[in-house]
Amino acid sequence: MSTERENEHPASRGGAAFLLAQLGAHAAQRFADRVAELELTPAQAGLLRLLAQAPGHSQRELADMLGMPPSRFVPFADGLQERGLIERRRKPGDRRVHALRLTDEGMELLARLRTVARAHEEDVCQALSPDEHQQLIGLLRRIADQQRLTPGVHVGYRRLR
Amino acid sequence: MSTERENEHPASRGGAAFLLAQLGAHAAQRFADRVAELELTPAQAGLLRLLAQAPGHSQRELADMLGMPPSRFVPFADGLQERGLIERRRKPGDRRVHALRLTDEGMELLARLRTVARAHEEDVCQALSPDEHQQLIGLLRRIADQQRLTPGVHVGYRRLR
DNA sequence: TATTGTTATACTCTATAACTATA
DNA sequence: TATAGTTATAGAGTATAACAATA
Repeated sequence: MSTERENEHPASRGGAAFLLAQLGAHAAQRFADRVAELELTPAQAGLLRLLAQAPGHSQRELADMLGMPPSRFVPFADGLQERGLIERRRKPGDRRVHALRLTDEGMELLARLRTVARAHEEDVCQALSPDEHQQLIGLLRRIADQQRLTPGVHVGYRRLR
Repeated sequence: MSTERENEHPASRGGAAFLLAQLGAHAAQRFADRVAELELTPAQAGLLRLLAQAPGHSQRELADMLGMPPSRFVPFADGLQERGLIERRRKPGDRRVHALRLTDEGMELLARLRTVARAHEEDVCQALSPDEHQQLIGLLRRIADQQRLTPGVHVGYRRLR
């Protein structure tokens, strides 16, 4: 074991915060590569997930959740609508709002997306045993809760490609 | 304990890969906020770190390490040079290359940067006990090694602000 | 001829703000 | 008057490729 080497520059690999940023960028890039095979960007995948979890929201609400301005949300949703994955419905009570929901085709793609996500998870965590994998998830969730991060949504969805 | 709630939507919080991406983006943003007080971007901080660790490299080599094209590296280094933090020296053997190194002022700023990084680490990991903190670092390093990530450098440095 | 550093330029991404329709 | 959705536009960020100096 090269313990001397490891202690040579204590900060050279960074602490947990640096490793999180480094691994986070790496995991996000690998995920982007994978969902590109479904002709989706990570942001589009995030919206599909969000619509499955919370259908019927207005575009403005969804834009807020994803951390993008409403003006950017419009062409973003356009792309998915043109592909028949989501649909806009006028809300009967207030005809200003367009409530968004998944189409059947969108739900089918979401199922394939979940398969991709499982493969991605296995790929990223292949260095760990099943026990360690669960241990890591536990630690990360504790941090995410304490840092008040919204479950299931992250800022990386702001970039569209 | 709301175990029912937790199992309601198994994928709603994401696995380790999602949490890594989410927390990574969060940690990177918090770090950006902190180093902004030193009037540095994360990419500039990364270059200072890199020059301390490996001085004397050519701009092209450094650009490769940071994952940016040489044409972008030029104005990037210009900013730090104008502030007197780094210096360009013609390499005697090959007058085409500009070897970069930290100035004394640059080394002083790097020291302050390390203080900021320590505070950042404590902030991000305050949910964990010291033992758990070390446990997390161990797990993350195992993943980083297996995924062949270069210690101390990450792709997020590509964006300059 | 090849390579380093640099500059020029075209292209993409992004946010702000103006506009419309409904309320 | 205020709000949802949309469109227009200007600004920043980015990469590709052309250029000058040195090898």
